[in-house]
This record gives sequence, C-alpha cells and structure tokens, in this order.
Amino acid sequence: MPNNLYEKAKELISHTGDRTTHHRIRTLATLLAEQHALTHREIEERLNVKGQLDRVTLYRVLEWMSKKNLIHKIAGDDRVWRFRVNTELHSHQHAHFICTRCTKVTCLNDFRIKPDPSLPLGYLFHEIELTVKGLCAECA
Amino acid sequence: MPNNLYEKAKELISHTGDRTTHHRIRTLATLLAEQHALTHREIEERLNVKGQLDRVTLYRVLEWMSKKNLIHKIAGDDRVWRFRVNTELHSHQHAHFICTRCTKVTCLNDFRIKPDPSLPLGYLFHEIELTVKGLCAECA
DNA sequence: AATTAGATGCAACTAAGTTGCGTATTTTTT
DNA sequence: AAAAAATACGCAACTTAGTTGCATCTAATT
Repeated sequence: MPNNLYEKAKELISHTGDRTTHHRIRTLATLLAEQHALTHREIEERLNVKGQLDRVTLYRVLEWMSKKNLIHKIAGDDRVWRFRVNTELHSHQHAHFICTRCTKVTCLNDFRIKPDPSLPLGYLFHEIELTVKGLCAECA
Repeated sequence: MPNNLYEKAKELISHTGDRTTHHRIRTLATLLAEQHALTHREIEERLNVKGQLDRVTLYRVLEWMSKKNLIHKIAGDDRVWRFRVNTELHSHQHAHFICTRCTKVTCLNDFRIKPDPSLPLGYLFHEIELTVKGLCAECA
C-alpha cells in the first residue's frame, strides 16, 4: 500500500474533527487501496500482515467511519457486511453487484437510480440501495 | 389463519412434485397470510402458538421453499433474513422497503425496475434487488 | 508536563444460521 | 396392505459475525 494513501487517509480522517488514530488511518488506507468492497475479515487479514489490531477495534473503527460518511456498508447474501470507501463517485446512490459464486462485491458506478421513489402514504424516504446479482467475469 | 390458506398452501406445495408435509404447508400458509416479509423468528413464533416445530426444520423448510420459488428472501440491515411468499405480483423483480426504525419490510409492488442492467464485460446478470430505506408510516 | 475525553484490547456474550446423525414419516414398490 | 426406499424431522452441538462491559492506554488540550 503506497505511502500517499496513508497520507490521504490521514487527511480525510482529520477533516472529521475526531481523533486521527493509527488504526483509523491504516484501515481507511486499506479501503482506499481496494477496487471493491471488503468484509471485516478481509480487512483484518490485510491489516494484520504487519502490526496487530483487535477484532473489536476494527468493528468500532468501521462503525465510526460509516457514521462519518467516510465509508459505506453493503449487506451481502451471506449476512456479512462489506465496506467500501466513499469517494465522490462511490458515495450515496449507486448500485452494487454481488457475484453469487465468489460473493465478491463490485460497485456499478455507471448505474443510474431514480433518485426519488414514490412510496406509500406517510412513508419517509431516506436512501435507496440497488443490488444486482449474478456471476462476475471470473466466475461466469 | 383461515382454512382456505391452508388448502392453497397445500396445493402450491403439491405442485412442486416434492412431499407435501404438514410443516411445509403450515409454514407456507403462515407466509400467505402476511402482508410483509417475516423473519425466521417471527414465523417460528406464529407457528408455535399451536403445535411444535423445530428451529432447524423451519430453516430447512424455508430453504427448500426458496429453492422451489415459492418464497423469496430479503437481506435486511440487521443481517437477518426475511421471507415473503411469491405471488405473481411479488415474485422476481420488485422493490422492498425497510423501515430503519422498526426494521419491518414491505414490498413495493408499483415500483418498476429496469429489467436489463448493463454490466461490465463478462459479467452475467441473474437478478436485481432494490431496497428503499426510510421510515414507515407508523415510525415517521 | 498534567489533564481528560475518547480509543483500544481483552474476555465473555449474543444470536442467526449450519451440520451430523439417529428416528420418524411419506411415497413407492411388491 | 405390507415392506422397502427415499426423504423429512428433531435434537444436540457447532460456527461465525457482530456486540457489550470494563480496565487500560493515548491523542489532543490546558
């Protein structure tokens, strides 16, 4: 993982106003380096190659980053959360693709979603999540 | 639960060609009676008012019914599966609404989804799932 | 350098969902 | 109608993602 990602992560975290800890920076840098969404376990594996980090701490770091809108999480078919960094492109309303064989998650950026769905009377819209299921190029 | 639901469930199950057991019929009848998706636990509670049914058996019944396309399952934000019967209206491509406060799931039937999404090269489309999050009428 | 609010690590816990296996029930065959 | 084959059921034990409580440590503030 290149050093500039570490610096970028550091800057993004300091902008939140909260503490810029080593764990937060390393975790965000890891997600910045990835092209697809990672599970808690995958992040843990990448981080623990060098230097330790407690499972629980990672859960809390990820939770904090979600709350701060640095990342977003995706519910997969295997009831495991996957996390992806929020860039301008990846934030908010876009679609996810889940491969039903290898369970890898990719973001489909050039996928337009109707922003304002019509809901039953009294319902309040908050966000929309579109998941496409199928086989990825490797598994097809 | 009215008797005709039991009969309807029985007929649907016999059409699969597999065994029409009491548990399968009761489970499907329970889902037929509901207007929204139920969790495994909610189904269990309804079924165990009278007569017992093992947790594991229910999991297997639900899995079997999914495979037979009698029902479909929905991934919620609380990593709990929810199950909904497939009628002509409810099958395949439609949207779900999840209330982020009470976590109840409703099907949005008058919600059109573009049937054929454009995917990256080599990817194979299987199904599309659209989830709208927000507050339901009771929680708003 | 001392303070303090918040982050971390550890151990124990919760809960959804799964697996293995012996027993019971359907369905088929005779 | 009884026996045989195939499948479903129930129980116990297990797996694993995610959570909670609490003592300790550390980044920002004074």
